[in-house]
Amino acid sequence: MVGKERLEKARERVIETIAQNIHLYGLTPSAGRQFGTMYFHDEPMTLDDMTEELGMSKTSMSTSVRALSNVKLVERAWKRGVRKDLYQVTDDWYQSFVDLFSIKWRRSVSLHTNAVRRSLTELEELVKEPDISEELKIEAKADIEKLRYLRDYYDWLDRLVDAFEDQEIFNLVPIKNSSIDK
Amino acid sequence: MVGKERLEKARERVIETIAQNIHLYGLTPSAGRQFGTMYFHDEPMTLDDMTEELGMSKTSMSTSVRALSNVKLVERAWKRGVRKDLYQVTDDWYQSFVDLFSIKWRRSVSLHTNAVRRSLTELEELVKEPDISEELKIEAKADIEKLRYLRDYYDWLDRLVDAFEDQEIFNLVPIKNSSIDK
DNA sequence: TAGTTTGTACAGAAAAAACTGTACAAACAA
DNA sequence: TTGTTTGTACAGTTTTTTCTGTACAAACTA
Repeated sequence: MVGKERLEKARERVIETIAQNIHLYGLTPSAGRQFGTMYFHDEPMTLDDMTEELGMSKTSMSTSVRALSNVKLVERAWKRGVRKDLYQVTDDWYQSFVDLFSIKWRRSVSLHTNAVRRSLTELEELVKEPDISEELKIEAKADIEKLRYLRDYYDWLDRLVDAFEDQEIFNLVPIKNSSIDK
Repeated sequence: MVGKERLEKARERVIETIAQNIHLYGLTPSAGRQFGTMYFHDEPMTLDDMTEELGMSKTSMSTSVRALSNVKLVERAWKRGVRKDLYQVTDDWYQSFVDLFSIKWRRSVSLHTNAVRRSLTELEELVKEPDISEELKIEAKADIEKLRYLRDYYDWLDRLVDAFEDQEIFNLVPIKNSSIDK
């Protein structure tokens, strides 16, 4: 096998692994392949570059590059004299992980917290009323307990996201750089 | 609105929010609804209970309860005299989060690490060979740099999963219990 | 033993998601 | 101004996923 092919194969293996795992980021394998391709491409790429490289429609490239941008895996680049939009992979993967974590979970926490708060208020009202059956009251109280547990849980999750965003997580789990040894 | 309905509505709101967010766990909204329903159901449920409660086929209940078990959101229960399989929601949501995190990311890290290691070895072989073009050598060296970066990154991710599994994350972000105050 | 009950494999139907080609607006060039 | 180029909205097609009903094996009952 010639050298160029071996290089290509080494790249493809990693790109395909990214494609098969990017569902953890809520993205499709196609978007993952696009991301992987961009990672090994030294220069920022245009939508047309991607169309050519991946053999897919420009429309697809446009939509998935936006999906990648939304989770901050890809960013706009600029190069003088180039009129087309340019995109490149965000260079700090640790930060990308934190951003992803934050984007995904913060939203979820917010939605849950709202729902739980509203339901909790309603049930706390309910049990106060004098003319409800004893049976219902017991059930409502059990639910209130559960909702308080959820409230605490989502509060924890929120603080967890804080810890990621504030870079505190890197104190607990430091980044090591293996190339320092060389 | 009568009391029972108000209770029901308060539950439904939370269940639906869970359903809409459970994609973060790689599960479908249906599975999320099932999970939510089980959470507010005080007794462990059988597949037939779920079929009735959710108005879906027993086959669906069977497959999604397995999906929920796989990520440890649901576990088998036992009650004397009941022949049907019983399931209930795992009661420690913090642990569930940790388990999910671990299951999902550990697998991803392992796959990536393997791919990166193999490709790295191949490229390190490649650049050693004397009869390859200078151009190719430069490209391969650039890729090697990138792969080393990935190796470090996945090593960090692996240690991050360790920190979750070893409960160290709870030192950084402690669980608070709001009901203690009352 | 034979007769139920229970859970799931499997094939097909229904629903959802991904992808493409066309069309067009916005930005730029001349 | 008119003529290009570029990115994306949108409708329709293809592919994938989810859901259902049937069939059947394993476990239990009598």
